[in-house]
Amino acid sequence: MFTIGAFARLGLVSVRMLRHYDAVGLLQPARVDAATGYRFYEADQLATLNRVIALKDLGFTLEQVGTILDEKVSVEELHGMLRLRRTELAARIAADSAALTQVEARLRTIEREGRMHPDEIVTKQVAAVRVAELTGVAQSYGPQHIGPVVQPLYQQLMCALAEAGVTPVGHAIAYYEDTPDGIGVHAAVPVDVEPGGDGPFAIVDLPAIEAATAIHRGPMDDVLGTLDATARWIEENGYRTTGLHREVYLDTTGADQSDWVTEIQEPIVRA
Amino acid sequence: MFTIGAFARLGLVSVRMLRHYDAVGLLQPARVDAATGYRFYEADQLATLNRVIALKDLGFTLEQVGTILDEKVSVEELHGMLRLRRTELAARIAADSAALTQVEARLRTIEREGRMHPDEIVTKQVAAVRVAELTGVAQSYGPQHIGPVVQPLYQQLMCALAEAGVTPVGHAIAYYEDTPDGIGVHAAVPVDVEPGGDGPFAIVDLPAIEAATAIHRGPMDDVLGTLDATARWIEENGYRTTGLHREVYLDTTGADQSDWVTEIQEPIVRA
DNA sequence: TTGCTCCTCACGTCACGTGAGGTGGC
DNA sequence: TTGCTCCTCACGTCACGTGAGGTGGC
Repeated sequence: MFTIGAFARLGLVSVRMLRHYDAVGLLQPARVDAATGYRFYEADQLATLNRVIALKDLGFTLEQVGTILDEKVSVEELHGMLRLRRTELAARIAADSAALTQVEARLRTIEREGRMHPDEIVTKQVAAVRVAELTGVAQSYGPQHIGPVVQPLYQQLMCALAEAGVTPVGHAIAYYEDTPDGIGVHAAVPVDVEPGGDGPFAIVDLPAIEAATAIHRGPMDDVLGTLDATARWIEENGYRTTGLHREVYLDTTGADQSDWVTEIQEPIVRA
Repeated sequence: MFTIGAFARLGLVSVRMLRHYDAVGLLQPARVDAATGYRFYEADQLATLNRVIALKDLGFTLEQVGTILDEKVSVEELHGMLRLRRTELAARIAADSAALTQVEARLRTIEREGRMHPDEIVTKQVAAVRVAELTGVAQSYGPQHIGPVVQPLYQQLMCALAEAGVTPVGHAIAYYEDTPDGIGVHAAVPVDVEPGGDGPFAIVDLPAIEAATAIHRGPMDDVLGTLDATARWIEENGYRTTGLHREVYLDTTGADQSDWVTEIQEPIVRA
């Protein structure tokens, strides 16, 4: 017979934990003194305590530990619980590993440059979206070539949508592709219509992507700086890009672009 | 200007989270309607929201995120916070990886044998302990050879300790080593004395070890089964042993050993 | 008598999720 | 009028840690 303190030392747990396991019915003392309420444990209850600890260390809740210990689960159910746990553990390890990579990238930045780097870049799961779009071609990727192409496209697109009685359901999205003739420029806007109508605009489903996103403030002519910073972040954090970026125009109310706010979405995968 | 719902959709967070960040002062709406209490956000607040999410994803608490965002920490302090986070993340990844290995070992057992294996084996950090001990030699590792050596050793040891006025401060520990002449048998018991006295017993410091531990119930002649199970567990869970096991005698009140309870400690490292 | 161990409440944790109950504009 | 979105409380979560306040045996 052990007192709760001696038993706790043996099992390398706290006295409070043993009291808690008693309270929730997981592990009750072999004997409780009626007069004083003192708990007494048998040596072989250490085996039960070890089972509790082992299952708890796998990440099961105390309630799950209880049902497993009481043999209230069949082998099939236990199998299912273990597979679920495997999935959850793998997901958490992946998330923690990504976080660790980022922490190390920030440490390197600080040690190298003596300052912290801007941390407004974040990964997102961008959902698939149906858009109406017009396309054009630009000579190069430089803002000075893109702007004169994309802006007229949007004016035509809005006009055509209005004529077709189609209402945008989200923010304008520009995206790009390499073509033999130059940069394919897509001026798109989310819509909620069935595809197949042959208007002047095309209905396209943009696929869901994982993206590194940054908020760009100011004129689109300055977007290269934001794209650079995003590209550096992608490299330092163990990703690589899988295509050209998208631009989501969040705020285009300012007349001269100086108050514009754009979200840059750079498609990525783990390198 | 975005309503809270629109802003939440943009940032891929819940409305509740935005209200919470408002409540704790992390990210307050650009404007709150005095009459209705409606919150309104500016597009460029998405950059702040992204910073919050990025820092939160690194595992910082919201309070830490707040102090970092408010630039209340120096670069040195941030450096320290990041190093601490790195350590914590690495530790959690290691723990989760060990748990994942164990989950997979259990899944294999179930799929192979159609039943779950006993899960009372658990790893422990066994602390260093000072013992008084007597040693002998046994012909082999079989219980039939060990028992007749260890039992008289303990009788002599207890007798010698009593004569020397030394009181045991814990459970008897037997441990073993390979020697050219056979198995070195150590009958030890924790004591709280200074080393160096030259009595009939030796004062030895047993080192701290990481151990896989199992509770053995019943006579020591049956210990091989428990040792086998422990050895299998060690192999299946990605460890290897680094020496011979210790036996901690938790309950030796029964006269005929059938009620004895012993903790087996098998020293391990990650394979 | 002083420590030590034991006891029973009961609050606090952390970042929200989830109703409950109600309001305002299309 | 019916949905939809917004609002403010306020409870619940999970496994204990941490006092507060008190008792019993050496």
